[in-house]
Amino acid sequence: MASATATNGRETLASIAYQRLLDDIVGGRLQPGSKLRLQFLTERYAVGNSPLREALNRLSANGMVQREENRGFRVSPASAEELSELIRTRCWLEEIALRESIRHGDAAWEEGVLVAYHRLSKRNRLSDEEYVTFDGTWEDLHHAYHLSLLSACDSNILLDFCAQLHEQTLRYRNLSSMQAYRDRHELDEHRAIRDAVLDRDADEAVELLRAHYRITGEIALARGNLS
Amino acid sequence: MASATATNGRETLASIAYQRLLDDIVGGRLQPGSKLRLQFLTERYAVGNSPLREALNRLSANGMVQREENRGFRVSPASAEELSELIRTRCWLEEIALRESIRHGDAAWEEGVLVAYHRLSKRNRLSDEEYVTFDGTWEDLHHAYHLSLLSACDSNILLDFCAQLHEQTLRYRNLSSMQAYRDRHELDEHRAIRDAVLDRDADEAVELLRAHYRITGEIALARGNLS
DNA sequence: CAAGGAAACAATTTCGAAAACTGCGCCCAC
DNA sequence: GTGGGCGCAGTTTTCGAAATTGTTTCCTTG
Repeated sequence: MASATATNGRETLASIAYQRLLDDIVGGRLQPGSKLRLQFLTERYAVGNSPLREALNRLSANGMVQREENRGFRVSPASAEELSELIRTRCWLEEIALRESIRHGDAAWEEGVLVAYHRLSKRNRLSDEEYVTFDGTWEDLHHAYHLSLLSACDSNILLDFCAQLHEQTLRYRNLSSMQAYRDRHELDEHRAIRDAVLDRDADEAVELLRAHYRITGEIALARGNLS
Repeated sequence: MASATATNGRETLASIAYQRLLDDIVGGRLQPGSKLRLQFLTERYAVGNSPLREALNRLSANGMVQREENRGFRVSPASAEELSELIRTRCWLEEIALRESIRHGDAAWEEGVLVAYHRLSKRNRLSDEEYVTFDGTWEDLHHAYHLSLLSACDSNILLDFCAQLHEQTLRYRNLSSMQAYRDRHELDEHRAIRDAVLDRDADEAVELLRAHYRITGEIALARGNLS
């Protein structure tokens, strides 16, 4: 869980390796199912084997890599079945979190949603450079927006789970062609969700959110090169 | 996630250390919030510092221990607030899993529930030795029974989350006095749940399950020595 | 020619020690 | 008397090498 890791000022090599590995896996630069040899990784990230081993162990605990005793690590495989399972589970969990948020959220929460949407909308997603360079900024804002919706659910545990599912889903999105998302106007969907949330219309908000994820899943399924 | 770890025939020292650490934390033999010095742990478990470090990193990823950069590890603190959050979240997730199981479960699933209940009921919980020795067998059967209820939910991801929450809850239970559970006749509750499940009465089953967890939580809260 | 087994090879896992970092007490200047 | 650096002890983190495990290859044997 993310909350179990207090990020101090100084960073250890293990944490750097963890971050870079996670980025490379989520970003699709390390293929699903591919073997992660320590020698290869030490060259790639320029860190010794102990920090790498720590990073891999952390990743194995949250499902990003698989660990086989005495046979090393590999990137978790990606399959159409797992993707649909992922999306299904995500819809269940986020429905709960969203309903709880709408029920318990105060004024500060509302304002948080508003601000997060605003920041997201300012960044026009459809500019080509951002698709190509993929600096993660849009992704960060997107994640922050979705998190803001759920943030008043009053369960950090549930939020951690949702964050894990978000990362997994993001990996599938990045595995499929970026171009596949060009025709989609996510901002409209995000605005609709925002409005329903601020109206405290839980049923409507949940329905929109689920549709939002369903579409994402279908695009990834259709365009993704999965096993 | 448990599914990310394929247990081969041979076990590594790191896995052994992981298991023993987990047991000691869940079993309450390592106090919440206490510092986990490597020197202490190497003596306790008779393994080198590398395997221990791997075990601690895995545990930090699923919330059993906290990691602070350059300042080592400590057992995750336990608080009344976290316990109620845990139970709340667990009720949400298991409600979903149970409803889905009841909806999709086939005959094999029904039989699995029946068998798991049978095995649990055979082991009479109230014998004193088992409270004291605490060999985990009853706990294993108990866990297997609860898992069998949810096993047809068709989402291993959700099952993994539920398993994590189960372990966390178990820790709180073990932190409070064992005697506190003596007066409780859990078997009756388990049978009632089983019957509702086999009748495919989702509403009733969910209500019983939630009550089951609520009672567990209240006992732990009342008798536990939490911060 | 196929099957079994031993030896060489490749990769992972573990160890012991060195390096880096934190926390704390101490001293000195102000 | 107070505050800010300096160095020491204890701990964590990292490295490089050794030990272990798994895999392949090649030779022997039936």
